[in-house]
Amino acid sequence: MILNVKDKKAIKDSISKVFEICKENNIAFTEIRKNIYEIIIKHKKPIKAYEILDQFRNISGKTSHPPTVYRAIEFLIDNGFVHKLSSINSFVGCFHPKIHKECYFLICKKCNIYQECCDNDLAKNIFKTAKKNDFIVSNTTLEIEGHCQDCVQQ
Amino acid sequence: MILNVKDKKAIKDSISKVFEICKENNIAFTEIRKNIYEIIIKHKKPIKAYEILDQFRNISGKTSHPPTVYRAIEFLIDNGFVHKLSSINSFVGCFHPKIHKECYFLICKKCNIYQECCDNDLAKNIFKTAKKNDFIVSNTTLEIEGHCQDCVQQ
DNA sequence: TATTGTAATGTTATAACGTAACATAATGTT
DNA sequence: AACATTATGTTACGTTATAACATTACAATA
Repeated sequence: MILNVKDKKAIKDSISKVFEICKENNIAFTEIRKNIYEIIIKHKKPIKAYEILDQFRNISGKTSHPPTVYRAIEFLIDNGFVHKLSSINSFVGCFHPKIHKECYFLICKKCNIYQECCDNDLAKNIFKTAKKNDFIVSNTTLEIEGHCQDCVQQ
Repeated sequence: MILNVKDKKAIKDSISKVFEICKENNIAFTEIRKNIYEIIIKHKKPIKAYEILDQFRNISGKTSHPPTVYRAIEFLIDNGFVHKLSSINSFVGCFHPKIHKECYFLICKKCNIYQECCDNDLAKNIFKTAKKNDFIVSNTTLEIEGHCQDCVQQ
């Protein structure tokens, strides 16, 4: 199992990794995309599209509009650099871009901090069941909400 | 593993089961809630809130508003009669109300038909990993998008 | 049976999330 | 240079969901 907490090193590593991947594969990692990727990956918590927009406006000094952000997000998700957490309409940076697709998330309802996990058994399990139903998987959403270590409540 | 196809019998059984549960537990299964539950459970595919609203207006003859639908949905989800599929902003009836909480969904991107599955191994796996991270699970979202048997594409 | 508390519903308005469609600019290719 | 392609700007609107407050229904009990 791979599990990641969002420390400075992990963030720096993710950013370098993404640069590298884009260079190697001739992927256009434009200023906008780079800015938006960094906003997402540096945020300790899942971030919402309109929060990204606010931050991006501050950084760029421009009066940008929602499509700018949603386009960048689409690009980042398609390339495996960012994930969407559908259950909370938010976005998170990926800690191991291009390594895998099936990961899942522990999301704390109180402090909103999340963890990204990969578990081969779980992935296998999902594919096994899909196969049993003659179902071809294109993408999975696995989000676990609850309370983290620091926020456990009665 | 439990897997359900949405045939008439399964639908009828779910409705009776819900009636029974509400009676036994003194849960107020009002006209509105009953109507909205039936709209959801009878629909072959995941249904959206505003589609429910349209159908409800037709049935009731009233000019109802979104909160009516969202309140009923909230009630139905809280009681385990309905699930939300966050990845597609839609709702589905539960085929085994009160039996479990952890189920997952295979959703066909082409025909939109879905299957609700329960898998103990998978549930265990999820809880195991959560525990490993000192995480207390309150609810899980597991949605698998792809193509069903009848819609497999190149 | 009046009163009072609670749960459910009605209603208005708006917040939050996301995209279609078309114009313009930047970049790469021949 | 001419052209195609990709990326971005801009306007407008579609979709999803909720806050806030008013009203009604109903059950409990004085």
